[in-house]
Amino acid sequence: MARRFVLTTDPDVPAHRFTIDYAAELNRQQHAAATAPGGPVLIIAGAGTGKTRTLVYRVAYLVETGVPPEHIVLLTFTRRASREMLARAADLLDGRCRHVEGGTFHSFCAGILRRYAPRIGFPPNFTILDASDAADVIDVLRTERGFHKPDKRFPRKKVLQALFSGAANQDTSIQQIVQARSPQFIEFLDDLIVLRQDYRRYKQEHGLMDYDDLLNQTFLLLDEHADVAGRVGAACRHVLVDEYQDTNPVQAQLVRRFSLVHGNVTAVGDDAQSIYRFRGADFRNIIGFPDVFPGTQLFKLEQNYRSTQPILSFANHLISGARRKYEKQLFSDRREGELPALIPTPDTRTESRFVAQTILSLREEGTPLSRMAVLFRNGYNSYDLEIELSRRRIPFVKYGGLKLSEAAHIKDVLAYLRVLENPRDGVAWNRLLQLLEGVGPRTARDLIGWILSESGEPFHLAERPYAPKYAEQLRALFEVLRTLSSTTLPISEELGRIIGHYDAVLKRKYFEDYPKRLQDLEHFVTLANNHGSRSAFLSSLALEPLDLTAIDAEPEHEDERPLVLSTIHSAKGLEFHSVFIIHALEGVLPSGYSLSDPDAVDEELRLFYVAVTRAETNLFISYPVTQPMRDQRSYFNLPSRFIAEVPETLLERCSVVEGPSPNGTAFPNES
DNA sequence: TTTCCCAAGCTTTTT
DNA sequence: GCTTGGGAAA
Repeated sequence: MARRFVLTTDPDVPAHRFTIDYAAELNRQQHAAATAPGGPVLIIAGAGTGKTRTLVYRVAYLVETGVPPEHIVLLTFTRRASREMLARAADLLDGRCRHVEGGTFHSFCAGILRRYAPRIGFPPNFTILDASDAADVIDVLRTERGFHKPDKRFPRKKVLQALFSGAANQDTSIQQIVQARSPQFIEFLDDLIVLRQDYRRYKQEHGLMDYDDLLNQTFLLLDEHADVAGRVGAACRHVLVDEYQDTNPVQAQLVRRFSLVHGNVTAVGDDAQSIYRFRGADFRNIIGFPDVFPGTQLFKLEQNYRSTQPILSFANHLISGARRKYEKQLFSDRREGELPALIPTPDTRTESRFVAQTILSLREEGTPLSRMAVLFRNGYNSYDLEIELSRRRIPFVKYGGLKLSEAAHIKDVLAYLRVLENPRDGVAWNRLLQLLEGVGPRTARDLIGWILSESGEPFHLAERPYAPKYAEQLRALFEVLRTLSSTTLPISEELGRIIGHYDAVLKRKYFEDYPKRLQDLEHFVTLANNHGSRSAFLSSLALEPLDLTAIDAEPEHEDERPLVLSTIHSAKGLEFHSVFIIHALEGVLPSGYSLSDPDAVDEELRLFYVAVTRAETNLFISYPVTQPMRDQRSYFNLPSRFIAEVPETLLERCSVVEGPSPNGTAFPNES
């Protein structure tokens, strides 16, 4: 790199004029990192060492030294992390940091693309496809190509979408991805390549971008248009990236582009917490950071402020079992504390009862529900527990797992909004038209062809040879759309009208659980009310799918903040007084899919490490010894390999017993 | 061409 | 246990 000339910041603000006493509020290492001068900065930080705190203080520090907040870009990996961090930064300086730019990589890129899309041949109001929209598009194209081989089985649409996404994410050929992930489909390689090209072309022609495009197209845009790169770069006076170990190669490249003009990048991360390999994340990104950004100032944070020493000793022991060695040994001032507990239970029901009851007694001892969390590998691992919690009226929120906005009936209603917003959105039309009785994929295709060829006013139904069996319904649909598009109603009102029309379809399609789904739709309207306009609602929805249960739990229990249930992935960066890790089973954690690949098992170990290091004071790890099978038989479950060999001095083996007990430790058999 | 019904297959983690 | 896909009837 060329020589670096440092200009002192604006009219120099002397330290005593700062609102915040940085030296007093941070430890020495944190302080050095937070107040480091510009240029590339890498902060390697172990779990619980105040990584986020340091980053937030750095934002505040930059603002106090005169950097306008809107020239600071704070990039994070998940929506939750982004929300939390921006809120913390805003709090710190009585709102002066409120206008810091940023969010997730995807949302930040979407913002850039909205401004410059025409440069790369996309309309500025391009539609963002979520994973299942993308799968639907691929499905249509596959059918057109006639890739249903009568004898051989062609991959299903979700698999296709995952393969294409994997190739885009990891920046490799489709061949390599297929070989690595689904070698059984290698015989279809040629067809897959053709299909992927179809998919690309279709997206370009219809103004659609999937999640991977948001990153890749931004990269292309900046790569091919120096003036845009210059303008974007100029606005990124300081780029700060959280969880850098989870960036994939494209994201790492983007960070480079964003910081090209000013050269001020701060990356924070922990190579031992890299858990997004499946998405193309590579912890070597963080290791290689100093090579990509010459002149990097390196800071290490090693003192843990979160957990007790017994929890840390257990965590250190765990991570030492990784094939790849990590150099950090976390230490804590909190020497005292209970050993982490390992609790086998006879079955899943008992595990749920154990967790629920222990949570209640911790609450009695004064720990608020919201300071406790139950963590698990897969979204569905908590189903049984959720039933138990509802039965005992323990309020909870769940993060991760199924998304409300992926439910079929929600997507149906969204399709109305989408065509209103963009009458050329073929994906939405396809969904909408197939809701009509008597319209299937074939008819929908014809209809869309006609609709998109109309040039005049949208939603005026031209005369065509409509089959009588759906003609009337089609007219009714257009009637609704025309009315809605010609008036500007508040979003809730608009949704109300839509649901009024959709109600009949809902009854017909989902007869059995009609009431439940109708209730979902009502929730959905409530959520929509928080957004100003239809377009704002739609674009935020594409990038922030709504959590299914997060809304359920809230309204009723405003007096008490709820317990947190979360997948481990969604819990990264958070901390809790007490943590329960459930279903610590071989085949669950580590996942059954990882077993054949040692690198994948290593990642599962890091995942477990992330879960363990969320805990401040109490850590309970439980697993059911048996699990019911479909045929009523039970089989025995092996405990996770990660805990099987841990010495008693680090992990206390406990047991649960049924029956009343005189003191507060009772485990009564209720119901 | 659509729809209904049944069998088969697969089942992660996030944007 | 649920979704998807295939086959057959309407």
